[in-house]
Amino acid sequence: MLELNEIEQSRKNRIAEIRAQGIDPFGRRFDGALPVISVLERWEALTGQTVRVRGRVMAIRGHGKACFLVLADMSGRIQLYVRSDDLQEPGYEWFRQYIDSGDIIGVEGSLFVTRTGERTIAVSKVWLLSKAVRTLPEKFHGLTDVELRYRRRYVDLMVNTDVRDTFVMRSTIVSNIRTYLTARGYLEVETPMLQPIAGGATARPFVTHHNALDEDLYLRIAPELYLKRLLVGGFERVFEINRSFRNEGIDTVHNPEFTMMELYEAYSDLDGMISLTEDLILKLANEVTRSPVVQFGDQTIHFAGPFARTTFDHALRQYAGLSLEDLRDPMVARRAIEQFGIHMDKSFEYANVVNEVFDKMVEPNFVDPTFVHDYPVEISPLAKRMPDQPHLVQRFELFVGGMEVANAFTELNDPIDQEERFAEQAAAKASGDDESQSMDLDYVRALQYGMPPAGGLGIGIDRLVMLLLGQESIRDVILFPVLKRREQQD
RNA sequence: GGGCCGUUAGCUCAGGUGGUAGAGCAUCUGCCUUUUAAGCAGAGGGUCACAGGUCCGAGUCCUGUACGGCUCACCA
Repeated sequence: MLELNEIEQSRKNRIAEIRAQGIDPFGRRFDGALPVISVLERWEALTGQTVRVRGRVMAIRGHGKACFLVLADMSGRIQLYVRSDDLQEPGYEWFRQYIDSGDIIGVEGSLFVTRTGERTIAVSKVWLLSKAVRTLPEKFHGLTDVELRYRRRYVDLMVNTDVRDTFVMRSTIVSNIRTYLTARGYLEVETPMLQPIAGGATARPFVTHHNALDEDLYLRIAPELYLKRLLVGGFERVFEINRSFRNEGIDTVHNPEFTMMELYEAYSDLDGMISLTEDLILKLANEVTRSPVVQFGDQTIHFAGPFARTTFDHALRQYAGLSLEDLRDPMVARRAIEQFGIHMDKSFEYANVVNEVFDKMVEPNFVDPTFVHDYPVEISPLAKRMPDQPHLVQRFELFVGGMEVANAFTELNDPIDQEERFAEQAAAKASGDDESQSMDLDYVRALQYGMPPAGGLGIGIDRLVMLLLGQESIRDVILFPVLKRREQQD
């Protein structure tokens, strides 16, 4: 049972009074209302007519036998003027007695402009649509406590319009990505979230148990291997925008569940993925958010084409002073790890060393969008080798604001090579590297049936939204970020 | 997991060196029929995150715990 304070208890009592009068304090449907924004936009045309709006009472300013309210709906806010002379139903006394800020009401009235020039609805009828027991946060400072904002996002959204704008914009971005891909012939599909083998990425999965099957299942860490099975099946362009789950740390760029867009295009390759990625992101920055220059903390990001390009080896030489070849020497590798202050608790495998050095020394340098391509095969078990340099693969990652936001490759469609790569991963896993990928024999079997040459791309939607909107924490672009449960649920 | 910081009324915040809790908004009462962070007068509202400890006395000092933020580590 939630505890109520004095104010909340008295409101609860008034709800009982309202009910005793035969009025439902939690209302019913309300028809004929216009969104606030369209009342404001069609002001001249609507002046002289009776209009209806509905929404939440955000403020009441009493003025003797009249009062001003601020009414908010999803589209905006408008001022209401309730005058005892003009209010037909209910009576003004009832209205003042039983309507509080925070309540959801419907009103009918006519438009006028106050002396101070504010467009206002003079209200003649009011319907109580839902009574609030709890009070709104302070009207000036709003809700600023970060923990409360995340735990009670519904309150955050009510009072912090910039927060709401962020999530509206996120929705717009996602919907534009969907439209963009659909228009280009990509089929949106849904693949398993519950997987017997969590593949397609290197990460620790969440484990769950299916009772009827009496089998453990994993929440997916990536949809990749299933989407590529669809290429085998004959779907030539597919994409999925959905959640993946990784059982790892939480910080400003990691939430345990996050949204990925992955797409696969048969008969394309890495170059196709580069132009697609660049075109898509530039369109979003220029046409959707309309902010190609974004302030991201103390970094200024310029979304302008063409994005910078460099190779993995070149970037490594530039920022770490070492080449991929240099790091093959265990002595050099150890010295580098020490010199760069990298804490290795994984094995000194080449793949791990390369990853660590790149993450620590190279990645943070890429503020403006930068494609890094030509990755070492050891850290890319699902990408196709470069024909002339078999120790490298046709893969890029896109870095923006020091974060990885996209990862793409020419897909490995050679089942023999794929099986060997899985075997190497499985060996690393057996020797203690619990983040290596698992052998997925059915995926190998799928490749044995023949998968067309293809390009594949994954974009971290949360991070992309962060960058496009200048939000520094992933929690500020996820409506309900994962938080630790509190003992008392208030 | 480590370090630093935070947690006081529904919300936003004050509370030097320890002396028993304050403001604004919100709420309630009265006044006020074009205000807008409306205004004026008054009132109520607190397990100072939780548990120990030191002390005659703890919101304040100490220890631990919980939750959160930043950061490092882990990790894409």
